[in-house]
Amino acid sequence: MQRHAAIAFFMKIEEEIKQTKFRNVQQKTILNILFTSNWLQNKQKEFFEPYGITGQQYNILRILRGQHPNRISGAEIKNRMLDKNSDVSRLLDRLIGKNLVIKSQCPNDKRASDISISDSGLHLLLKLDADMDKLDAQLMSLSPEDASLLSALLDKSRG
Amino acid sequence: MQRHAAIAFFMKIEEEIKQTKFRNVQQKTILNILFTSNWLQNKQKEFFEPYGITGQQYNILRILRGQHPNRISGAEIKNRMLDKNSDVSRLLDRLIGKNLVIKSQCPNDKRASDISISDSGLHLLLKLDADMDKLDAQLMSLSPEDASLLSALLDKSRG
DNA sequence: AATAAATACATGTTTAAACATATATCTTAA
DNA sequence: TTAAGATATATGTTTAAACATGTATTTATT
Repeated sequence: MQRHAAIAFFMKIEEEIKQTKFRNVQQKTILNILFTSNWLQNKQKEFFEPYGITGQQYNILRILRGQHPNRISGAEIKNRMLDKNSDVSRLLDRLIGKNLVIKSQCPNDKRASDISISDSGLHLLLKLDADMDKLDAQLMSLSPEDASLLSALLDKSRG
Repeated sequence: MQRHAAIAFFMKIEEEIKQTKFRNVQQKTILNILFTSNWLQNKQKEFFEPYGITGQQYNILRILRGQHPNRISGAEIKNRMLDKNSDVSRLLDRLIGKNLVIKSQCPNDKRASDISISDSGLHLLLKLDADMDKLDAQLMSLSPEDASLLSALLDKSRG
């Protein structure tokens, strides 16, 4: 399977999973979302690998930077995550182990924790920032208009 | 968050992950695909749970039924899977353990295995068939036209 | 024919996901 | 005020994913 730099080229889902018949177009689209998500995650993994983090860990760092210098609880992080089943507790443990995140007890609510991104975490994101736009373009070969339409359809699909 | 049966209703990705700003619309769409994929997988898991299989296992059974009564190799199954990183070897072990799948050595190529779905596997799929259209409709609240458009945009997005 | 390279699959090991349960704290309501 | 319920997080356990490596077999090369 070869690609040419200048010619827009892509494989349809039928080719990607070698399946020509579907129960209905809804099923085909479901399979396409699942396939594309796997495809995106594999590309992300390659990208983040040299930085020693996973896509999920990047997601948490991004959430924390969005709040910086405020702190948020683990539960609030969970609310903002893509995968609502994430084991935030141990994900944070790993980020703390890498000194990218800081955890302290919340004084107002002793059950809760105050999480924030560390200087080292901010520094890592800064290094990444320069390449993120490139990554977005690489992962999503659509015009802004088409990307908007795609996003709107996804929202609607979960209705 | 309550829903009404008759009124089309959905939450936008901004609400789902409590994020209003994105680097660009491409990033927003990437996050939306990843979020929607998790959402779909959670719904599928609920659906398949009473039948004692996972979505990934269903996917393999479906592939095998598509070939029935022919047999295919593990490598060929991998080619047809949604997640190209799947550990097919041990996924098949689990399905064999449930007597849903049969494995024998391929006579032409002694490295390869001949995999087929068992009667018990066919019977399970038969039970599922009746509900699959309902599941598709539940997981994909789009008209055929919109679903087609969404699927085409996903294909193009990977270009 | 002999060797190198590729392929199909299995398996060992490390890591993380999934699921349940536990603990401390906070909130609500009788 | 006190018990009941809810919440935030941690942790134990089981299961599966990830990654590397091994082995037999087949294909390609010279």
